[in-house]
Amino acid sequence: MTVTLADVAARAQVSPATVSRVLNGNYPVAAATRDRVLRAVAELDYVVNGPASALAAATSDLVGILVHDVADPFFGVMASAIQAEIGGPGGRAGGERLAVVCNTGGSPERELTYLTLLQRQRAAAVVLTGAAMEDPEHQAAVAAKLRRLTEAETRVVLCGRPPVPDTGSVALPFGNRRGARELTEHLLGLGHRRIGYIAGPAERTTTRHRLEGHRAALSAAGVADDPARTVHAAYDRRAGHTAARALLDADPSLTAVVAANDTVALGVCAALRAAGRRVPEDVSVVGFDDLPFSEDVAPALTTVRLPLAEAGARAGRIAAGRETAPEEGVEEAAGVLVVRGSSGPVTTTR
Amino acid sequence: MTVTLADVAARAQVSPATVSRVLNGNYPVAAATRDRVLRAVAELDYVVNGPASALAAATSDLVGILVHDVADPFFGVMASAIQAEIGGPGGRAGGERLAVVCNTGGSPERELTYLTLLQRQRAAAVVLTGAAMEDPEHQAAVAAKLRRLTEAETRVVLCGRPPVPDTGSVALPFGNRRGARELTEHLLGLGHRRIGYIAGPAERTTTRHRLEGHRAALSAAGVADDPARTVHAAYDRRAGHTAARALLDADPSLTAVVAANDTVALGVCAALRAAGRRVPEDVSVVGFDDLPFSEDVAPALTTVRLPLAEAGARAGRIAAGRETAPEEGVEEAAGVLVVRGSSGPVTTTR
DNA sequence: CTGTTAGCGCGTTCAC
DNA sequence: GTGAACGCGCTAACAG
Repeated sequence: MTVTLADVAARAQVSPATVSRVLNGNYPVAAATRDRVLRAVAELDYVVNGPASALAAATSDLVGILVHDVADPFFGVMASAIQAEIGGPGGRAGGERLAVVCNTGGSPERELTYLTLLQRQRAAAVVLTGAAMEDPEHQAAVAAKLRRLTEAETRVVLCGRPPVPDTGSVALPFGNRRGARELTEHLLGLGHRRIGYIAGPAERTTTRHRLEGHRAALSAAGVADDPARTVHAAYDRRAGHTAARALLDADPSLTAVVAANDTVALGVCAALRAAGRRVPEDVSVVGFDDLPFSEDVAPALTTVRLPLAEAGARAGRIAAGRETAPEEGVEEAAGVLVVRGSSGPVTTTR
Repeated sequence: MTVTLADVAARAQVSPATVSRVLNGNYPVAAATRDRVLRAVAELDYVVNGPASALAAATSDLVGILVHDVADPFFGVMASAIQAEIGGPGGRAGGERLAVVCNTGGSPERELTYLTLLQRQRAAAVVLTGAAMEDPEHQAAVAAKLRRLTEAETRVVLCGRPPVPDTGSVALPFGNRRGARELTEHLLGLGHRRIGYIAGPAERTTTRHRLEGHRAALSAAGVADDPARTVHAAYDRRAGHTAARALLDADPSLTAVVAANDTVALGVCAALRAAGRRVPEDVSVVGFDDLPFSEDVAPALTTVRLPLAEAGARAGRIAAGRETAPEEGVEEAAGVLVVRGSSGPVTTTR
């Protein structure tokens, strides 16, 4: 049988309550007693029973971090930063917290399932990252879940995700609209007028916001926005490949392509090269996010750097209760345009 | 107050026991009663109390996946595959399992901490991914933990990680030695003799195995292994950058560089370009792992493809108890050499 | 500072 | 097929 707190108490010749107190460090205990208890714990190799402890205390040390895709560095970088701030001492009993990443795969159902699972575990906090799905029904369901969670004292933080009003959650969204606008303005400034746009998956807030920024830039510059120049694609290299091909087949005169993110941009570059077009001489390509590899590829990607790690760290601290939430519960994190080799002036040779 | 099973029972006019039976579906219940209970559950928006349930049943639906670095696609791809097989129906009560990724940051202490945390939660299974640390003391501590876990009925699977004998764990290691050997043989076949080697972090099994494979290839070909041509670096782009510079400063006549993995290889390529060397004309560069971006970068990386997703999926199924473990508890997954543009024949121009 | 006494919410015998 | 009763292992008052 596994050893219980009572076993430790017996061995240390104290009451179970005292053992609990030593372990949780919440009440004063005589140094000598403490030593005796700790020795017994070590000797018996005792490990607290989490469920029992959580049941009695009506709260657990579990913190969930929801991401759309763990395999995507965009989420990996955020998750890592969040987790780094949450893990470590500081749990309920001054002990360790269990910060844990849940991969929804971009599925609304799995997102809700994970939320329920975390609610079931009486999680201490939940951090949701990345775009929200735009399906109204799903949004309502998520909002209801979040409300229920905050009502049960679970802290809810939205990192890189738009606020969900009236849920008691804190939001640290990214400035996607503005970043996207600057990106397209950069291309316009280089003389580009026929610009293809590869948007992310439909029905995602991030996709819409970036697209809105792009269009705002075009219309401000008086450039017509040909709908045929916008296609949607998943956030992966293969989708970027396919989309770039489709875009160029439809309009071979494009001089620039804006990709949903850096991963897609990389696929676009590869597709372009395969089609015999040089980047940036023939076609400029820009991405979004500024992932680690974006600086090293050739040509290095022009993109918008999002403060993934910084926002993650802040979200982590708020979730851990170590930092106070912003006023109004919302604080936008801006992206900054990073110009590198993948974008260049339009070449006048036609 | 949050609604409990008793509340549901009251509303459905049945005993708590019946509600429990309906929820867990383990005992026969009259269809009419079941409906009544389910309706009450829906009406009250009842969510099971995980800790209470885990306490009573002495086991939970939690499955932990340990990775060194969530921000690294190497782990992301594996974690995603593992999680996909574990999540979904099939938990203790036919319900959902909570598959969860834990980021150790490559720290031995955090690895042990997470193991303890999962043990404390009475996790149903634990999957450890990636290299093991070679510090004997830490290895012993991990082995002890794993033994304790399996004794407590927690399934333990090692994915892309060497076996730990006598712990009741199942291992699906990667063929790092053989893959590394083939990679270096490929370079030797192209005429390279002065080959730099950027190994991964010291004290990691993967680092050692790949290095051994490299050296085996060199010695089989009768090529002296100059120790000055091997340096260690972390698994990130910046480290690759720095290491490449150091290597070339020490010996500018190198015609090829083997990198610890693709991420590092990318950093090496960037450093080479920055130093005015062309890849592969002046210097060939090869990586390891075949991450998603490796195919799209220019030049595309010659590397060893590891079956990250396949091994992860198998590990996930074993952890979920849906597939039987291999005989002997060990099953190696081989890597395959993928030759692309970043490696080429030695140019005789000196 | 420490022991005693009650539950926390649920799963599970055992009867009916 | 269903209910009653007990206990999982721990924390939280309450005494002392």
